[in-house]
Amino acid sequence: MSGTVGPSILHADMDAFYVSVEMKKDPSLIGRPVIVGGTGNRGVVASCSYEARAYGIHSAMPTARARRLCPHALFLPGDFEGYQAASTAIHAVFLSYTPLVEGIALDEAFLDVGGSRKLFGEAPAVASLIRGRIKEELGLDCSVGVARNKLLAKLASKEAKPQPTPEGPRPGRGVVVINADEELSFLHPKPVRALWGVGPATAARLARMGITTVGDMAAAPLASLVGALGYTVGRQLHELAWARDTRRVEPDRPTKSIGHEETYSRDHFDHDALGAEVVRMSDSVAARLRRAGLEARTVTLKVRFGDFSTITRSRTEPLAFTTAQVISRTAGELLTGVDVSPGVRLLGVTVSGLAESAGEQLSLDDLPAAGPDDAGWKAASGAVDEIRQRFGDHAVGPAALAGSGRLRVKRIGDTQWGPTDGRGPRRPE
DNA sequence: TCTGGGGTCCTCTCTCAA
DNA sequence: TCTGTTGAGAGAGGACCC
Repeated sequence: MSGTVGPSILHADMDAFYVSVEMKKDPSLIGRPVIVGGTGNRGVVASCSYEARAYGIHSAMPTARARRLCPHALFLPGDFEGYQAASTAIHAVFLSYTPLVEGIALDEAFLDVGGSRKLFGEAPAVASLIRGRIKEELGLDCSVGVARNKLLAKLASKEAKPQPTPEGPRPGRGVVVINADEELSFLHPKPVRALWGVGPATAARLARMGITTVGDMAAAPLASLVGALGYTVGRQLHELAWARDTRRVEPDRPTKSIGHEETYSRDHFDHDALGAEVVRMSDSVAARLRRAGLEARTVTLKVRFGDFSTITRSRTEPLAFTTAQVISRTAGELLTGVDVSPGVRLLGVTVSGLAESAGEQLSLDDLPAAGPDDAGWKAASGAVDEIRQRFGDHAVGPAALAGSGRLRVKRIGDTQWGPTDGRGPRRPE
């Protein structure tokens, strides 16, 4: 925060982002109930138009339920690359007003415009300029909240959004400004769920203590919040309830982990098939790791069973690694210790303990290896990256996947909102 | 009436070393 | 040598965010 006269933090949030991008591509969708998300039997809604919201549909709702609520809605699988491109264009607009832009998701960001006053005016004026440019240049609507801190700016942008009604969406205010003297009257009537970090579990715990609004929380003794929620969370929520939020807008937050996970349209029961999935996921995680110029030390395997219970198994290697070989070997060994007989619904591979990669490209002459990243594999990985860059992701892949139809590298956005078809082995006879 | 994917962060427990 | 304490680090699980 800049500590100057007026509020300087902006929270910009696109309205029904994915659906709006689809409507821009195909204007015949405008005015219709449109749902973007997983179209398969285990998919969820990622975004829906305000016309669909009037039927009670919201994001994260299972697609099957959305279909029942609004059978005549148009269901689209989504175009992740298209959304990424739109997001890049939006962020370019943000960056033309301040370098202090912290992206939260493809469709939202915090901006600190405290240093931009001389050039562009006070924060509310910048908010209006940004909205206007995004509409004019990209044909997309966005809502902007303006306040002294992130918490209030985020709540303000929500307040600025359009509202779904049975008669059609009611336009929102577009920009909502919370001045210092109205912060508590704005914040305290809201439900505790409005606070960042309060989800269903915490809200239920608070409700048992008789705390349902932010005002209730502000009035509650700090000791009782700490007792119920732990030191860190209890204190943090108490601060937020008094509109005290010291988090800065951080433009360059380092990546902490990289992973891939996938829900199957049918449960897996076969260790070998799951092993092949581990190889495929490890390959794509390693590719992303190297593309980011990072190396990792910990591999985590995530397994969700048919009853939705979830376990994780992880192992930290003594030396950093970058190759799919090390990741799949470690994840595969972790998988060996898991009983998959109840049926596996989801499998995931994640690497963490990230650091900037030393970056040197070893050659085959560098054998023998000095660490978990066998030098030969490291050299081979570099060659794979080059081939994929020239000929596409499907051009080369792990031998274990040859002929399996799984050679293509899994990229972010593939099966983003659940399985789209009936792929996946069945229970062995 | 079923519950995605990619993340971050927190808490608890256990182990190990000082 | 044994026991207790403490802190760090790892591992696991869970809550939460979009």
